[in-house]
Amino acid sequence: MNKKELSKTYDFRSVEDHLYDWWESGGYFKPRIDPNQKPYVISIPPPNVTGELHLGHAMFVAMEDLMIRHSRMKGIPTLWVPGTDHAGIATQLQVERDLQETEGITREQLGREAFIERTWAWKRKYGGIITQQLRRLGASCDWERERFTLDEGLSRAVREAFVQLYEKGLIYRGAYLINWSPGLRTAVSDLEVEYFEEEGTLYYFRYPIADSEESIPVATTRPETILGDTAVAIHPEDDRYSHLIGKSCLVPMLNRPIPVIEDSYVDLEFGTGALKITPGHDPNDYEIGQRHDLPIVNVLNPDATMNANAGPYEGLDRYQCRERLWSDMESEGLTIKTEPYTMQVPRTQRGGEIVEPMVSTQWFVRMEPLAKPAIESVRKGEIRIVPERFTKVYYNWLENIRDWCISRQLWWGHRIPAWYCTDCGEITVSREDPTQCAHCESIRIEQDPDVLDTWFSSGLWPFSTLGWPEDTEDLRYFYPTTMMETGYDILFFWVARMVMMGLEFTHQPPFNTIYLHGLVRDEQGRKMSKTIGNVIDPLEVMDEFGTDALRFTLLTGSTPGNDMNLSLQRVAANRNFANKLWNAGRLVLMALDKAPIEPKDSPEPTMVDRWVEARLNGLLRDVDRLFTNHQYSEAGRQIYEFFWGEYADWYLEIAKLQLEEGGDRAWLTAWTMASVLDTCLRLLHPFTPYVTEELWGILKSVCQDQPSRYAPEDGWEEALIVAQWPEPLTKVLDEDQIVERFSVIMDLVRAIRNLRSERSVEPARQISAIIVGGELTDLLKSSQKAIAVLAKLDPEQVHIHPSLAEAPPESVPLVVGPIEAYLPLAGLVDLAAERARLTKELDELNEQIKRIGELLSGPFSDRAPKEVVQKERKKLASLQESADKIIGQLESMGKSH
RNA sequence: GGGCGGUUAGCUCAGUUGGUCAGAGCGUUGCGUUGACAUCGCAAAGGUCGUUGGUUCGAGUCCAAUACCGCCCA
Repeated sequence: MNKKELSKTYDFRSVEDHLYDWWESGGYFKPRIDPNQKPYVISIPPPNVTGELHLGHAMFVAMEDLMIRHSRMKGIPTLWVPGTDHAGIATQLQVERDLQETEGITREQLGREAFIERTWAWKRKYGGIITQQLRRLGASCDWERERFTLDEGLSRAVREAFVQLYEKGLIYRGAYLINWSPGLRTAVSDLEVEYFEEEGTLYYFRYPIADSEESIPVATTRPETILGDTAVAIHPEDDRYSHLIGKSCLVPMLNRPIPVIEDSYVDLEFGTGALKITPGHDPNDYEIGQRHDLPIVNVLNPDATMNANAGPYEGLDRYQCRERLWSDMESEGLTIKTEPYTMQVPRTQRGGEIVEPMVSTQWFVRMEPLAKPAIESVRKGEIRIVPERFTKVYYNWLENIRDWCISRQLWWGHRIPAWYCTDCGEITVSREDPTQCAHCESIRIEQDPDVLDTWFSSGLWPFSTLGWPEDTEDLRYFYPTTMMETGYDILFFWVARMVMMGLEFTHQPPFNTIYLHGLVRDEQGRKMSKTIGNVIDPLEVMDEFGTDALRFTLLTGSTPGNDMNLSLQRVAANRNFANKLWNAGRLVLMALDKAPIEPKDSPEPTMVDRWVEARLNGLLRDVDRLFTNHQYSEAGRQIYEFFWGEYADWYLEIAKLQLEEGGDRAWLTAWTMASVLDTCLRLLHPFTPYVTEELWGILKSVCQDQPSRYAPEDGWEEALIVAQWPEPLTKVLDEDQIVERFSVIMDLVRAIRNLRSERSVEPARQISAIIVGGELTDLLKSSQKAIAVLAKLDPEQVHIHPSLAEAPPESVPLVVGPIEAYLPLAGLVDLAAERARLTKELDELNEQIKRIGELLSGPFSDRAPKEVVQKERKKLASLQESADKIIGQLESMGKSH
């Protein structure tokens, strides 16, 4: 692209797609394998294969792409492994819904094999959408290494993992209390259940004692579970009922006798102080049941209707049964009362229907032996969690971990590699599909119909994607990975499980660092939800403001581990930032065009040239430190501030003047403009990859036209995406002094602007000025033109003197640190007003002088570090100097009138 | 019940080894458009950093208590 074609505003629409294609086809996303260098590796948190892009994806892509691009630019072999997971329940539901809508049939009617084939077709059709959308965000993953959890390789990994765990006795099958989702007709894990506080009813009723007139009052929120009661428990210290221990109660309506037991779990304060025990349908009761060896009665069918154990209520829905049973009990005189009650209702994470605890035969992973090394690994520092506070959450969960129910009554997923023998009843678990029972060699074996929890395969992700269980080159070189970047909401679901699985199967932690980002919420801090209608679609945001604007907003608007409220105004502001970059770029290109192609001599940099370089070097040091500490957002903000607030607002403005001088001055100015721009584009590239790559490419081509123009030290790289990351130079001795001195000039300009604005001097009117520079006279003289133009002074009428015997008449005095300035504003000078202004300034100064004076005369001078004391002394001196000057000005005003 | 986070300008948020009366974006007010950018420039107003106590020469920053909001685990 030629600079002449540069549009006035940055048009991201014409840039993004072609740049992405260019990067991808150019192979820039692929790492080279260099055995002498340790690679930087991230495995992507796999999105659901048929999912749609939301801001959570945008967030992780922005973060990870930032890390990846940064590392790549540092010259490290960098790999970002992309992929998707099969999302068992979600995908199956989608296909089932489609089946219902298009053909009006259920999956059962279609049959398992056909249904799975259909789901694969669905995956082939829609599976590319999400990865296409990730590309849209600029994700520089190595797509040739893309993986899917149901791929052949990953399926083999799942199979291997299952078999290994089974052989070690870490996977077992048994009937335990699990969370049953009646609508989905599958078990779900504890993590997939959420508890909501909801209004319900507490039902009080009487448990009649067998062969007695007595009864025990009991309360429950779920009367239908009465039918599954196998005991009534009372507290050992409850003397109201202690005489009933060992007797029998009769289950209402069924008249099934159950024992009265004692257990200290019973809460004397709750309800009636006595507890009905339903081990088949309540986790606490289940434990009590285990303790007392109580039988378990399951009263529910998989669809949450009542089963034969419910006697006359068989076939009723659980809630119908509740009503019917209660009214029957009422007729029997067994009820006492009902009252409103706020209770914790368990609902499935997906769909939100009420989960029923139920005893069911499922497969489980024994977690404790896996959790121990996972805790150790973080404790020893092999894995670091950022922000650090999440280590506590991590420990707490792993230390209290419960076994993981991994079987799902679904069809879409990794089928459990276990076969049951009809003859001997034994289980055969094997890496290859068996043809006969491993125990009795019978051929009458049948595979378990269930599949595994999707998270089981996700837990293997960091190594399964690199080839495990095969000993591949990728696995050897790229594993363990470097960074696990994801949202804190899946710390347990995914991260902790990867650590456990990684340690178990590869004997290494799967990554060194866990970086957790927060959740993206709406502007008011609410969770985005379709019901509220506050969902922000990242695709729409990118359409309107560009990818870079969205990325920059996500990256600089959040801090690690904390949620962020996304504001579209902020995205718009960052779109403006991209435009600012673009236009600064345009100015630089024009400068290169205008300035001589090569210097005659070797020109010396000006004050402001040296200032911008000093500031840039300071920025490089800060950015370096911030990246090391994973403070990416702060780094981004600082680059933004420097670019807009210092480079564009000050340097470029003065550079325009230097360009006008022509000759070597113009050449060096254009060179410096280009050099700083080049560095800034490099720094910003991980944040805003598109606008920086586009602009950099143009800058490069223009500079390359004439090699004596600016060129980076090691020459122009092929593309910014693979260009060298700027490293800070060692601090030059007079860096601080340059910065300090230039800030005096900035302050002077600001003071004059301020005064003009206060006095309503029209911006176009160039006024004259007398400046008293003292020791800084030479400095001011060398920047005379810059000061004049920035403060809109008449360059011919700016007089700079080392000192002045008398204040000029009819002028407004200003004091800026060691400098005085007089602006002759004939007709605008109101002596009384000036005196008031100066007096006010003096009062302020005196107040500070007093404060610092007291500070310095106190223990501060002895106790504080000398640099800090020195700084305060210097400040005091400078304040005193200003105050003296104001006093002088006040005196001379008094004299002249 | 246990744990964690937040509370800083009208709004949304920064502010990491504690350094001396606090920053940004948006919004507000005033002024400004021929030469990079109105997706812009210049200037201004606006905050006792939730409250109370403590440590320290010095606290938005560390400690303790407390209030309110939110999250996680049970």
